[in-house]
Amino acid sequence: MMQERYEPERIEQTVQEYWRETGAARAVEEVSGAVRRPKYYCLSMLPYPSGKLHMGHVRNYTIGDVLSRFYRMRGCNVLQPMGWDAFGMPAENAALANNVAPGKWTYANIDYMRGQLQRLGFAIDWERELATCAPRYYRWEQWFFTRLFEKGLIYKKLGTVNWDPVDQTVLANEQVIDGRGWRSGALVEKREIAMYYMKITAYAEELLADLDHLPGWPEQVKLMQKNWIGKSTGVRFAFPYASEDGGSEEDRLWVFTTRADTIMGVTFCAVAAEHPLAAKAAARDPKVAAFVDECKRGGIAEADLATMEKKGVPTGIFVTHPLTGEKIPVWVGNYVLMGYGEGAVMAVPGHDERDFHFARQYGLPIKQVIDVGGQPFSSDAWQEWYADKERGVCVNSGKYDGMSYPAAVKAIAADLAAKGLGEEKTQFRLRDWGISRQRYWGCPIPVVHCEHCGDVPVPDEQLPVLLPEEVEITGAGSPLARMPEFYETVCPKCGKPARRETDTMDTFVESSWYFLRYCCPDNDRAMVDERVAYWCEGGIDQYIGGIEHAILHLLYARFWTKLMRDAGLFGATRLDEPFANLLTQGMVVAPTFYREESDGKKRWFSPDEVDIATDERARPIGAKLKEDGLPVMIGAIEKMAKSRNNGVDPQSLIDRYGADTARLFIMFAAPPEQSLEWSDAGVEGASRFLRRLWKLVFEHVGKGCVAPTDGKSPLSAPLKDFRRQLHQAIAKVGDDYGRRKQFNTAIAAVMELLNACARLPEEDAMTQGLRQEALEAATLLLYPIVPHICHTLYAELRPGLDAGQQIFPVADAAALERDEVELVVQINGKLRGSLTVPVDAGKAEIEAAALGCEAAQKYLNGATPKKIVVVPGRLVNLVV
RNA sequence: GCCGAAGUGGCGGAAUCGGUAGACGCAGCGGACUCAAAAUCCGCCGCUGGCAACAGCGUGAGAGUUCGAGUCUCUCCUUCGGCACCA
Repeated sequence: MMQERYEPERIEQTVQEYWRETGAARAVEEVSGAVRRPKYYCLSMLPYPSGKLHMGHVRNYTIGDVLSRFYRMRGCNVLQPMGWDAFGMPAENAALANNVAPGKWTYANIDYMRGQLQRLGFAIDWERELATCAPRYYRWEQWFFTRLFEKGLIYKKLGTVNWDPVDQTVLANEQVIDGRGWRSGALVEKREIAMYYMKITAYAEELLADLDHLPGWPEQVKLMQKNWIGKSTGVRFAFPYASEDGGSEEDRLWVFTTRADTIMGVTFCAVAAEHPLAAKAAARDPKVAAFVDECKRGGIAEADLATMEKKGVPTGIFVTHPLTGEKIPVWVGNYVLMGYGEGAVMAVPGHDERDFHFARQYGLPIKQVIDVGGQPFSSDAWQEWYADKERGVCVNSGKYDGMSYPAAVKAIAADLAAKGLGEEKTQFRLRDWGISRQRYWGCPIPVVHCEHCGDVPVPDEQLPVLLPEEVEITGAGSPLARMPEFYETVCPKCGKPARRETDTMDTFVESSWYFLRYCCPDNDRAMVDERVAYWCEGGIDQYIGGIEHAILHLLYARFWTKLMRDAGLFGATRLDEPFANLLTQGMVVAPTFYREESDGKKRWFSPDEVDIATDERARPIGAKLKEDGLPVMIGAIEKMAKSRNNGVDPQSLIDRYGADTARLFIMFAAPPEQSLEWSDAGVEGASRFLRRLWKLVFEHVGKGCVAPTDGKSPLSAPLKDFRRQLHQAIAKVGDDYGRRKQFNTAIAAVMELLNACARLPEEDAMTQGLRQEALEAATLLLYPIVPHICHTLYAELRPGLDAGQQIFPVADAAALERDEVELVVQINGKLRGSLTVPVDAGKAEIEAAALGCEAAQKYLNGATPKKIVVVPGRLVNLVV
């Protein structure tokens, strides 16, 4: 006997137990046998175990679960794994704040969050779970590091970091607030230290080219990656200058430019503060030294550097223009980046906006060498056309006068090459990936520094280099560097005492290959095995994660996959790209509320501490704090974050309404790529819909068992209409899940269907059968989104059957057929009426019907239309 | 600053290939049921004018292409994401 009330807690527990007992989510490779289903590897970005799930996680993993369950019903062998991106800074921060070991804190968070994921009913194969902080995982990362190190794909060089002079520690960009260390408040400085780099630039060309082979990726993401890699062709050339000791012109200042056609307009050069020429000038000019010092102040974040006021000082050094022989002054500029190109640039104030403003600020000459149609050039104000390389033609450029951009670049590059002072070159914006971190809670870099043998990679048999889990975190410097028991070792080569590397790896390294390890998490003899070939053949079928990862994580993961391919780790399988299809989900946002405190700081209130007042039409007009009844300011709608106190804990939602309501709300509120605004009322609506669905099935089942309609017996006109609507919904939902990945419209289609189902007038046997067909279909259509309730309801409709084992409904083509169609009638593009014509009516027939219809009579006043536009199945437009 | 998106009723959103703007849901209003409330059910619900029939306007702003533009093109505004040590 079916329960009348929908009790989510009870049924969700029962259904989850059933799934556990039957191993419903286990994924097993189907390598042999007569029936081999297509595999479907559905991957969600693994969470950082920060404490508890947030709404963004719930959204991410619900999307993954919907697709997993849908493709399962479409006959696929589905793998949906889960793991933990367990290394990272927050664990060290928690250690500082609460005096708990980062490892202990992390494992406790994992246990809690795993329980939350299970409560949400995700069909995850937990036997494949992995945590990146486990030696079983990171040993293979260390192993691969040593291989890349030996190949020269990992190398050591100086890199710039944020340095907190008080805490004597390196800071992440996030820990630098308004140029000061977050804990000490000290002004942050740049500091150069030795770091390990991965040669991602060696793969720049392939990373760029392969974007064209990713049709399943959003164009937007591919474009961002393309721009990030930033391939440009230009000319690398040198300005010769007299070396300190001789006076013979043997030293050269190398620069790169994409605008070699403007080379005759160079009036100065600028070098980065870290450039050797700057150091040379600083040694003898205190003004330059002071400026170089000033450039050291502040952090390394590019956004800050790019918005900084452009400043510079002359070095007193002059170089020689390679073509004109003119003396060109060299400046130090705070806007020149040492890490990009040559760390030096030629400056053409006449035709580069940044150089223009710099030249005006410091009274440097501005020279016109490009002309567009004889427009007046003035050094007083910048105009867009000065930098126009499409229409620009060389002037005041001697032999290059009259040449267009490509011709001038070719000619100038040839002249420079003839003098041995330059050549055409492809340049990438992409820089090599610095992976050293001066932090404790990360994967140790497997290198030993020996006085005699240099940097020696740790041999295989000594791996993993275990990260000690009992440490003291002080917030100053790296804990490992204070632990002799960790760093004191012997050289693997010569056996003499040596020092172990105490830096750990960037956590992006762990997340660059975890998706391959899910295929074989239990293999302790190899990084990956042949099971990767099974699950990753043709790429991972679907990857789902936040849009904020569109560049870095996805680029690193693509790079790492290519590295593993080139190391021969995939055997005969060719895996060039890890992710065949990518879905980038939007963020979960909520309104913010605050008050300005007396010290000018904002105090943020959580949405549930606030009452919102509305006018008579429900428009919000103000907000008051519940506690004191006094007004609070309504802030922007922002990403849920602790700093804004606007987060809504998914756990309270699950506790109150159950997993299905949480899943339904989050999938219904917005399409996956868009940001999703939190709404308590929307949750209430989702819950109401599930109660309605339950009631509909309860009332239907209560009338006794019936067989569903077969589509063969004739139906009355209204029933035929309803059956058409049913099969239209079936077609739409399948298309929405599979092709469009628009779950909100799929849900809306089922809602419409159930509204119509509840309104079916008659209660005869024919209606009963049709309702049986509709309810069976509806529960299967909704099963991927709200599996617990649909599992339960389907078992009532078809006793003994498991909804999750059913084939996803397929629309009956015969039910979709119709014999009449309604067309819209427009006069001059304005909607004026409608008419009904046979579905197979020809153009002439439609035109005649349109001219004769009521709307035409009324608006044409007997006039003859100039033109009639007929769009079959849509509309007729009469133009007068 | 650079790169990438987004902007549609009171709100979340729909309109899939240039063809009926506002599906579906929320909120609101009116009614039924109830001693009452909750829940549930029925109806209304873009803006302006009008008793109404109806008319005009309407997809961030401005221009353009088209028989026809939320959708395409250009310019601008606002908001959001990323910027290499947050993950």
